[in-house]
This record gives sequence, structure tokens and C-alpha cells, in this order.
Amino acid sequence: MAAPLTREQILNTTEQVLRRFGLDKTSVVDVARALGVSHGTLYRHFSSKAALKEAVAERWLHEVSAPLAIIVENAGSALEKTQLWLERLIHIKQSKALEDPELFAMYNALAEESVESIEKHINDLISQLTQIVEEGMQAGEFQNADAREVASAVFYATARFHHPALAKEWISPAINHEFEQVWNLLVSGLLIRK
Amino acid sequence: MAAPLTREQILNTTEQVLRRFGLDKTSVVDVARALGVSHGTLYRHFSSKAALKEAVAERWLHEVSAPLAIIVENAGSALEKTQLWLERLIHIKQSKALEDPELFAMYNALAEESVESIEKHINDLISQLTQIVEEGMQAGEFQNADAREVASAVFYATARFHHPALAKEWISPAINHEFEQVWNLLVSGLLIRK
DNA sequence: CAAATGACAAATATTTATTTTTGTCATTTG
DNA sequence: CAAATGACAAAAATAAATATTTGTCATTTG
Repeated sequence: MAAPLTREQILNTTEQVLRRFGLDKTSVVDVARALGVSHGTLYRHFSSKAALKEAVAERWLHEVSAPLAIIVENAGSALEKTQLWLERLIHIKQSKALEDPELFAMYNALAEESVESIEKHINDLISQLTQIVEEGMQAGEFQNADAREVASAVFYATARFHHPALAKEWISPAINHEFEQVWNLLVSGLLIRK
Repeated sequence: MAAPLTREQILNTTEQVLRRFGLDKTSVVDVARALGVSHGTLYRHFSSKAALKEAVAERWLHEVSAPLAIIVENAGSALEKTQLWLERLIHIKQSKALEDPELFAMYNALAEESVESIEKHINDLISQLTQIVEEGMQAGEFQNADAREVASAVFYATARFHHPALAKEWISPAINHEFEQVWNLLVSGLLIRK
């Protein structure tokens, strides 16, 4: 037992086991066995199975929001950045859903169990978008208004394209074209009228 | 047995039984018993239990689309009519979901089983909206474009507020304000720039 | 003595046995 | 003879019996 068991190790292994066995068939004993420890040990690191699953969910949600944070810091006009940010968000979600629908469904079910983690995640995303919108307003590019409310409106108006509850409908080949149409409509609402 | 059994009677009774017993607990025998006939008789009117449920689902979906069809024929500007139509659609869905969440969930599960009925329903709704948008374009009120594509974009941009898969989120008291914000954004995209 | 173990009870989940339901059709009814 | 019936087999759902899992904690290990 030279190596002390770390939180990271546990989460990595839990993810592996979840991917192998699925959300329903994964027990704490399975995870402990994969780590080569007794299941009692896991309870010294996480207070419950729910807490363990929540930690995995949070890590997964962070994998979505982290690459988007980079776009906020990008160069470019606010309009370009807003479009890029939305397209990136939509691409991340839709490609995950398309590549491995079962795994995507599993992570969403996992996240669904941690309502607070999701709320924080949505809040993170809208905050990122708010920063871009604020920039656009300060630069005189976007119409002046409450930046967070505008960002929320843009986020919710595009929900069809990134909300996991609507993933079933992303198989339609028209989906990209539909996003373009919605985006066209939104652009006029954002920009200053000339 | 003086009265001949009609399709309407069967559907009325099926709805009653579904409301009483729920989607999972309702059997063809239950419906037959409520009608005072043998279950074999029902198979002379509907080819399967699925066909019976589909007919109920279609009737329910029609109750949503029918009152909206009236708005299309209303007087008023295209913008007013578009707003009224959306607000009415959203109100119908959200009030049903709020008043009796279980019944709402049941009818949605029922409809979910009949993919084609749903597709037809969505198509109906977008066709209604297309008619209003077309009017707006012909009257020089809306920017000229493919009316159906614009109508689809408006419909999908407001999905958060009427798509039954997102009903869980309608409990938020902010939901009406969020719709207003999205609507504000869309208005600029619809109207001719002055 | 900090970290891990494993025996244990209560809560969950799975399997198996039993019952109900669906859909058909030869027969009955008015 | 059109409409309805009800006995029946196959499929599906439910309930009962069995096994696993979760979470605790007194004990062990290095």
C-alpha cells in the first residue's frame, strides 16, 4: 500500500467502470474491486455513492464548459465570438451524442441526478456568454441592454440545439440549417440598427 | 345492444379509463369493461391497442392546434398575430403541465409512442405560423425570405417554452420573463429595418 | 495512529414463478 | 349476415422469493 489513494484516482477508475458496466450496473463494490481496495475505503473519500457520482458528473460538465471559456478570451468581434461560442457548444454536445449515444445518455442521466451541479453548469455557461455580450455592448457593436438577460435569451433561444433532453432530434440532417436560420434571426436582435 | 358502438364512443371511454388508471395500468379489457362489451369487439374497430392509443393521442394533439388555427384568421398585424400565436401555444402547454402534471406527462408519453402523429402535429403548427409570416412578408411588414424557414426558426427558437420534453423547467417563475427576452430578440429579426 | 478492512443490517435490485394481457378466430346472437 | 362474443395461445407484466448493494463501525494493519 505504498501509493495513497487519491480522489483523482478514484474518479478516473469510477469513470472507467461506469463506461464498462453502465450507470445502473455499477456498484460501489465494482469500483472498489477495480481499484483493488475494499468498498469501505471509498466511503472514507466520498460520503455516499451519490457524492461519488456527483463528482464524476461535475468533471464531465467541466469538460463541456472549459473549451468554451477559451473562446471568451479570443480576439474578434463580439458577434463572431458569440457565433463561434454557440457553434462550439452545439458541436461538443451533438458530436458526443452522435458518437456514442449510450454513453451520452449515461452521462446526462448521471448529471440529471445532481440538480445543483447542472444549475451551476448552466450558470457558468450563461456567465461566459454574458461576458462576450457585455464586450459587444461596450464596444458599441451590440444594442445596449442588460447583458445577462440578453445572454440568457440567446442561450435559451438555441436550446433546441444544445439541450440534452432534445438530443433525440439532433439526428435530423436539417438541424444545422435550422440553427443557421435561428442565428440569422438573433443577429438582427443583437446588432445596433444602422 | 340497440346502440351501435361508434369510434367516438370508444375514444371517449378510452380517455376516461386512461385518466383513471394511467397509461401503464390501462388494458384493452379495462376499456371494454367500461364500455360494457367484450374486448374482442374493440379489435373490430381498432386493429391493435397501439392504434387505439394513437387515435387518442391524435385527438389530444388536435386540442392544442385547433384553438391556434383561429388566431391565424384573426385581424391584426402579422407581428401581433405571431406574438399572440406563440403566447397562446405556450400558455396552452404550460397551463396543462401546471394544472395536472401527471395527466400532462401521460398524454405526452402517449403521443411519444406515435411518432408520426407528432410529426404531423409539428408540421401543422409550423404551417399555421408560416401562414402568418407569409402575410407579414406580403404586407411589407416582415423582411422578405422563405416564410416556412422563418416560421420554423421562430418555432424552434421558442422551443424552451413549449417543447414538452422541457416541461420540468416551466416551474421557474422566471420563465415568462425569459420568453419576453427571447421574443424581443426575435422581433428585430422579423421586422423590416427602418 | 492514520488508513484500510470486512462483517453486518437495512435497503435495493434481480431472478423466478405466477398471473394478466394481447390479439385471433371459430362460434353465437339478434 | 353484420356485429359481437369468449375460449385460446403467445407475449408481457406483476408478485414473491432470492441475492446483491449500500453504508456503518468495531477491528486490523503497516
